[in-house]
Amino acid sequence: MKLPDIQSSPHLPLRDWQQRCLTQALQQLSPFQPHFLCQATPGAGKMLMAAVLAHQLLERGDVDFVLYLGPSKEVISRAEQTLAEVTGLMMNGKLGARGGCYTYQSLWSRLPVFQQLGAQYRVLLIWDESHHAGRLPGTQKGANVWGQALLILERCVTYTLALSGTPWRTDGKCLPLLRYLDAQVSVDDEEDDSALKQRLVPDFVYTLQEAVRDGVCRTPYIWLIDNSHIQLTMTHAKGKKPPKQKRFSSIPHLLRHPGIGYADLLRHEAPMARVLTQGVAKLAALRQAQTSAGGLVVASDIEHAEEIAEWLKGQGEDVCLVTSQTPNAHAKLQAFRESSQAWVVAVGMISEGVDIPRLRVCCYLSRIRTEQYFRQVLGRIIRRMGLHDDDCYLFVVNESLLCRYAERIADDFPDDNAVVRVIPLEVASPMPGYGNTSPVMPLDSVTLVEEAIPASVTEVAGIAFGTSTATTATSTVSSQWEHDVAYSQRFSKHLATLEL
DNA sequence: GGATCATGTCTCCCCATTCA
DNA sequence: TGAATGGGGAGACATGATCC
Repeated sequence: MKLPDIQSSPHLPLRDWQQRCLTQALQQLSPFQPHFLCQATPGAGKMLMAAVLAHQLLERGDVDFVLYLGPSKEVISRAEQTLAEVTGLMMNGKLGARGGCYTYQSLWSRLPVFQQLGAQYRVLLIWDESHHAGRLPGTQKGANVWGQALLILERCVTYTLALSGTPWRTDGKCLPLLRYLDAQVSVDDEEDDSALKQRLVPDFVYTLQEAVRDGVCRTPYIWLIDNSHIQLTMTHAKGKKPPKQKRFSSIPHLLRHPGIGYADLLRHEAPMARVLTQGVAKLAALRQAQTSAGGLVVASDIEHAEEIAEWLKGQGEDVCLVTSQTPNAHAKLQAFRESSQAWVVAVGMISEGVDIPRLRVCCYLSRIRTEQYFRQVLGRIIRRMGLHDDDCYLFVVNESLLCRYAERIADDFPDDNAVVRVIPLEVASPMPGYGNTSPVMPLDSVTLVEEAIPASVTEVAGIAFGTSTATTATSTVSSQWEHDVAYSQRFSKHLATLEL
């Protein structure tokens, strides 16, 4: 069978890291070393590097076909586009194509076809967001369904290229096909998960620190929204005992209360509004210089996303809501990508792999508190477009785990940026990141629940915790949001407390 | 010594997403 | 539209530390 000819590749201005990774992969991939892992920070441009590698391997005659696997339809659609543009070949899996792009979900059902393809031709397998496949540490056994399929597929493809910015799994499992080495565990590491005693050996690593230094990614500013005067009023649902009041000096302190969960807090109007207000203000400032700058809100679930979209619309914002239940969600997302619409609200459809470089502000209101997810979401806003968009902003409720993740991100950066600066209220000069004309953080205090008092009371171990939508008087949570904590790698490795 | 709080583990449930 | 899948969180339970 005569395969379609490889077209000459257009001139591609590869970034330095992409060129280095490409060179290394081309030198390294061989029958003796058929697997290559590129661990590059989200937003660095892994897919373009992979597409050029695929093109070079096709041109050299080392492979005949390219298979791409990704986590969602949105991601594989972009991958197919990139592969086709770079190779000049159809990559849609149809008649005459030299490759195809598929979701991990569809891998199992298509496995026999892929095995047959691999038996007849030399295939390059690109598996993106590799952390979706897992296996037990120290063995290729105990794999999840996608991991099992990959292990079967591995036997009939020529080369594999794994791409991930976060090549680890929250459940402690390892990634199939890749190399792990037993690692010496220090005393400090003992608290880490035991699976980390085996350390992944990537073939090429490109960190967020390097990406920011090289101007590939924007400098991330992470703002942790907190409150130093939280008052919780607990009332027995049957009213047998008088209400009890407790005060909390911070959100982490509040969240230690057994009746208050992080997810509850996210749904409370005041913290939600506080986070969104910060995001709206920041985006408005950015859009003065870059009219196409966009904002992303990651919600906890679809209902939450709808509430957020309504809230933003109520503030006069132009909002695009995209969830798995939205008709033509992918078309809407594509339209958002190409428009200059201000906000997109989503749950999981824009959490990883999705490339919308004009996004520069994100409000993280997801219930998920894993480092992997946190970093993936940050990756949605750090992709640079040009010379004048060198910063991006993530607004988060000051929850202990999320705070720790923010600190770890800052730890990726050089020490000379680690200067603690406490900025008092009286400071008149603009805060870093707010530009030369924007004011300091808004000083208005926000009341969590002022007069609206809960009708529907959630009883938790005899304690009633009100919700913001309630209307009768049984319990209240009141507070004044007068204490914000700012966090930025540029001026602090630690929390800079702003006493407002 | 009892009450309370913190922590870790396990199981079950819910949710988002995709596919047939 | 229901099933499959991955994933996270809440709750139950056990254990140990701390407080009064």
